[in-house]
Amino acid sequence: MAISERKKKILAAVVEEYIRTAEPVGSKAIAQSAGLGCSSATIRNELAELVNMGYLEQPHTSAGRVPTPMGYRMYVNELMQQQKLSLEETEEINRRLNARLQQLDATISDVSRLASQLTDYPALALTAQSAASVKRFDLIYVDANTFIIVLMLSSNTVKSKLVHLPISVDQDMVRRLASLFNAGFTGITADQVTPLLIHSTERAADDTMGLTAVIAAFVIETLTEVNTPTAFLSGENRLLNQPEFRDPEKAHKLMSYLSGGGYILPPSEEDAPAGVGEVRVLIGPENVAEELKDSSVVIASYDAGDNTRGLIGVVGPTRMDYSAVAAKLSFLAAGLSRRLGGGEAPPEGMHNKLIIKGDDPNEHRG
Amino acid sequence: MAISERKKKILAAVVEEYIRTAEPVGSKAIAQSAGLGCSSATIRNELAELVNMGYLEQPHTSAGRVPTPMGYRMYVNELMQQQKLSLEETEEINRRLNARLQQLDATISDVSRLASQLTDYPALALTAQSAASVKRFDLIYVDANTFIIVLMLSSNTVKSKLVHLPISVDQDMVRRLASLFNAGFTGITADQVTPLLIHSTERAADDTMGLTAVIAAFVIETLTEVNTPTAFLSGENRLLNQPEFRDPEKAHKLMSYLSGGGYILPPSEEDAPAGVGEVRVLIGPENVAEELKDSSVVIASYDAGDNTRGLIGVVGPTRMDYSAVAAKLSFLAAGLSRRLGGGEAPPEGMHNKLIIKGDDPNEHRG
DNA sequence: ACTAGCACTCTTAAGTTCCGAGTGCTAATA
DNA sequence: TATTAGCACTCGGAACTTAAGAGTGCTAGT
Repeated sequence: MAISERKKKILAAVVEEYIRTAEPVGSKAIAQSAGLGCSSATIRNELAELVNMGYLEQPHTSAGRVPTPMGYRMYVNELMQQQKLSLEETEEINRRLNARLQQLDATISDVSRLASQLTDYPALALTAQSAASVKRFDLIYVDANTFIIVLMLSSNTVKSKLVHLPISVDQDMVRRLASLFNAGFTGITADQVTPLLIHSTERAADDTMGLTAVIAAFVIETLTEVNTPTAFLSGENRLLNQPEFRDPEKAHKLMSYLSGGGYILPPSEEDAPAGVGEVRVLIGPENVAEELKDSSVVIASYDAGDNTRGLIGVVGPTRMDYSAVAAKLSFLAAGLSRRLGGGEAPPEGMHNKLIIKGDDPNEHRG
Repeated sequence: MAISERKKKILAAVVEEYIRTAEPVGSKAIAQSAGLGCSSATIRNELAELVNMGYLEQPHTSAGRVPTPMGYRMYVNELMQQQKLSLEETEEINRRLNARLQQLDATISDVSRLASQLTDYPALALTAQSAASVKRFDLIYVDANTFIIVLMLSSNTVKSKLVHLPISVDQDMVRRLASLFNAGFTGITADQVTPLLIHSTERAADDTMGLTAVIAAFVIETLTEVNTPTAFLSGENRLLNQPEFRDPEKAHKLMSYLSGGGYILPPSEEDAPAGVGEVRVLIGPENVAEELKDSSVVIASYDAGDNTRGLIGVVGPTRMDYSAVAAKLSFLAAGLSRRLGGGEAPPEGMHNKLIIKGDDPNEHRG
């Protein structure tokens, strides 16, 4: 059965009212709120049909209606008003994003905090899975027992480490090692740093003190760390604001899932939002993780430069303010991309068209 | 009135039983558990007196007894058994501490995670307030538009940054700037980097492109960041394991206090534990922050090198397993000190004497 | 000084009653 | 034919009642 215009309006009203109050919505309330001039009895008939069609359900026989995941999906895909941020909000976001950008990690953890504050839900920020390699080596001789390793990576970041040794090194050895590493260790991945490579470098440098091993270890460590995606979680406690997490058991389960590396946000790799500013919504059972089956997740992706994408996600009850959250995440992701990425993102302050991808509501039919 | 030996035993039994069960403790339970050969009636008399003395209280007339803050204080100061960690526990801690130590921040956030996991309470780790300065400057020329700033700090860490410019710099200028910065910018604090100093350096280097300003900005930023104490919070959700936080309101209040920078752990500056391995316990109302008035806090300090001290703290209900938490934090702080600090800490695996400082229990008399 | 016994208290769990929001249906209306 | 008014009915939750049991304080006996 096709869904009539009026049914759509009613469905939207139910979803929005339920999002606002967290209480089942009755026919009377809708008759008053939504500006369609008909009485509660008419609404009742329509509601009954919406229940039949699977968009709504009743907690018990004589209660109001509550949206099903399919109802939310319909709302998100077709009914939802695209929300614009206020000037204050956009300014706040830009200000916070500008604050510090020198280390990627600190920025990303700030972004998750920001996302959580903006939406009042717990938020997760993931760094991109990348394949950076070392672009350039430098060793700085400090004194007989000390030198500094400086790695410039292909992602255009720098990592450095101070090495303190119980033995003496001479300046010449340090210089020799630097050029050997520049020759042999640039442009390769962590697992290409084989014992064989280390050994041959060691011999070439005439290094009997194990310096080569120390440096190589740092290379492996750095590359591994930089290329491993990391998740930052913020505002888990905000979950407790939501009446659906009144039960400490439930709250605790979700919270510990999230903080225990529950960075399982991307549902299936290909499903993640592709373009910058694109937002993806996963409603209740659409999530793969068991722990998220009755929560919803909104994800935006950002351009982290170097052709890699990171993710920002927000977790909340299925009764989530999808419209507001989607708008905020999209804006945030765009702003972040502009600062980190290649600059193909739309200009500052601009509202890019919000693309929301989702499943076909009918697939929930069963 | 002096407290008799038997009363002490009974008090200890009440506290321990209450810590275990979170239920008011009855006379019968004590008669059985504690190995003192007397009947429940006798215990009842003793309990009544302990209530009079202020060590215990009854939630209502016909319920068991619960320790007051003063009771806990007495327990912590005099009654508590010093707990030793198992071999597995010490090994686990050492293993985790060894895992990565290259960046201080990552370590400290790991430590807070570790502390939380070990104790099953939320944990907070604070970096030390320090006064590090730049010890040595290096500028690495990469190409005409790019160079790397490398700062070696007095705290024996290295910070680096890649600078990309729209204009060309020549290798000679970079070399000149490096030596000028080494001469003028080492050993000073962030606020000694005055516009005057920058300006004179700029002229001396014959720098018309603003490179000096860029480098100076990085110096200020780095020094400020390194010297500002930061707090890392982990495991807030573990609060929900505790029956006293069954009420979401209460849990939420404390959690948002903690995550909102509630790094107000050190009660009054001088009160913080002084020596490494020393542990301080703050029970309920002994805390200054309103939000902590009915929670307890255990704090240990670690030696962060360079004559500075950081803190590790754990927050939980007043019914906290003080003995276990104190032992774990003390060990953790010692291990961390050994790795970061000057090495005056006791050797690996050793249980250093656990010094627990606290208020005089009598001051709660009122 | 300690203990056994007992009446008493008070909380919590379980059962009961009651109210009202919201429904579905039917009959009347435009 | 679509809408509306009216009405009996359902069912969950709040308020109240009751019953059980844990733990006490006190008294009298060892």
